[in-house]
Amino acid sequence: MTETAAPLNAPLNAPRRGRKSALSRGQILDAAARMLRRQGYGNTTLRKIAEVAGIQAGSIYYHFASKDEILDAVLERGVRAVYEGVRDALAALPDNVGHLQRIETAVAAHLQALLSHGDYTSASIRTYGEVPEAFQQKSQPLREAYVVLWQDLLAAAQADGAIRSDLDPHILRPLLLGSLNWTVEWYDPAQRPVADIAAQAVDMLFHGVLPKD
Amino acid sequence: MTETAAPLNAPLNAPRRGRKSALSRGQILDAAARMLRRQGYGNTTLRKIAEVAGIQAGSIYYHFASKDEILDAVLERGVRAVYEGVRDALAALPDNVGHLQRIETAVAAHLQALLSHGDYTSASIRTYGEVPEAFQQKSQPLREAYVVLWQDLLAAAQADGAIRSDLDPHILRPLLLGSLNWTVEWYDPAQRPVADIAAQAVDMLFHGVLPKD
DNA sequence: AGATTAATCTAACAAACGTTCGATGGAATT
DNA sequence: AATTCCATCGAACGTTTGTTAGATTAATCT
Repeated sequence: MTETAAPLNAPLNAPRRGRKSALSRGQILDAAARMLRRQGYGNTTLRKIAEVAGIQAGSIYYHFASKDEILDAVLERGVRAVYEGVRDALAALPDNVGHLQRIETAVAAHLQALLSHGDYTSASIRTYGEVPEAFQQKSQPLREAYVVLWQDLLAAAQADGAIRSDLDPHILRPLLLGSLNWTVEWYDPAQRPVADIAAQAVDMLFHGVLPKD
Repeated sequence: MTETAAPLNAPLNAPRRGRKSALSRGQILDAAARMLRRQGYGNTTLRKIAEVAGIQAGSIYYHFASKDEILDAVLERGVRAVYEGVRDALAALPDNVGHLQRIETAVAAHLQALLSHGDYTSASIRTYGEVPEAFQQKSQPLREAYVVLWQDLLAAAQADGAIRSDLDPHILRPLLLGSLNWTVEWYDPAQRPVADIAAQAVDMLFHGVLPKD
């Protein structure tokens, strides 16, 4: 197969697209994220996405090559928002801050990203387990990096004696993150601010539910 | 419309069905639960269910009136298994047992039902949030009863001073149950027994992660 | 054994699915 | 003012979907 050679003087990586393209592309992604979050992977149809986005189903193919490309973009964007949110929150801390405050910051940032970052994060959390394997693999490097981030965070705290070292970190981490992730199933922003959930989660994580004796 | 009157001497509520019917019905439900757990609601098709169950798609309609009836049965059975598992475990305890041991028992029973009770519980946990509202309402009484069970458990413990009363139970409960529910996303029975997860979850819940001073 | 009922198969249906493509109007460029 | 390109529409395509119904086999009963 011979590929058609690009003109030598053509501008490289030129996004020769108008202003409206990015706008519609964003609306399509927003609609897909919303559908994906509420109805799951299999029930999110192109025609419903188009309807929510306010365009015709066929028009989507001007912006995306396939349905899978849309859902893939939504999923990756969701994972990235959580990962980068927590990473940046940690990076913004002063160098001399303790392990416990780093963990507290990470918990708060995770919840903040999850619950106040639109439908992308929720869609990603809720549907990752049910999409075809090819999808999962595409965003797996990001997910893996996020897992490592938490593993390092907890391992460093254990090594310094800031938290108990008799707890298996391979159980502790998913139990903690599971508790946070599940908030997408029940949290109602009209009831409480996200910070309240974060504060109590950290309190429980650190001190447990037994009364102080 | 005139309904065909049943013979007067016919046995009432007679399940005039052979032995094989219940067997196939069970296989269909098993297949549906497995599909539902792995691919979610929208991607679970009747033909795939039939294939897994080892029959033809059309034959399903001898046992069920519609696809929705199957999925509904799977979902309800999953919720019921968790609810009754925990309820019975608590009922089996001696009367004089303390609040903390009751909570410990409930956590262990919840995880046990979730992780070793086939695909029904996992399917129910994972897909409840993405099925149409009409579905959710059918199993809502059971879910509500389960929520009340935990609320009573925690409220009683707080009232007796067995656990801290400065924690909001409306945050504590979903955070705890979320931590447990999320295990369906990561738990691998080949790695550890369920009891290990339960033990560490209770340990964390009671004492927190800070070192004992 | 013959008759009756239980259970499954096969083949088809209409609707909805992801996707393609030529026509079409508006915006930007010349 | 004419032209070029961006963005969308509208209608169609081949599949797959849930569902139906008559034919067919397996099991049970008299």
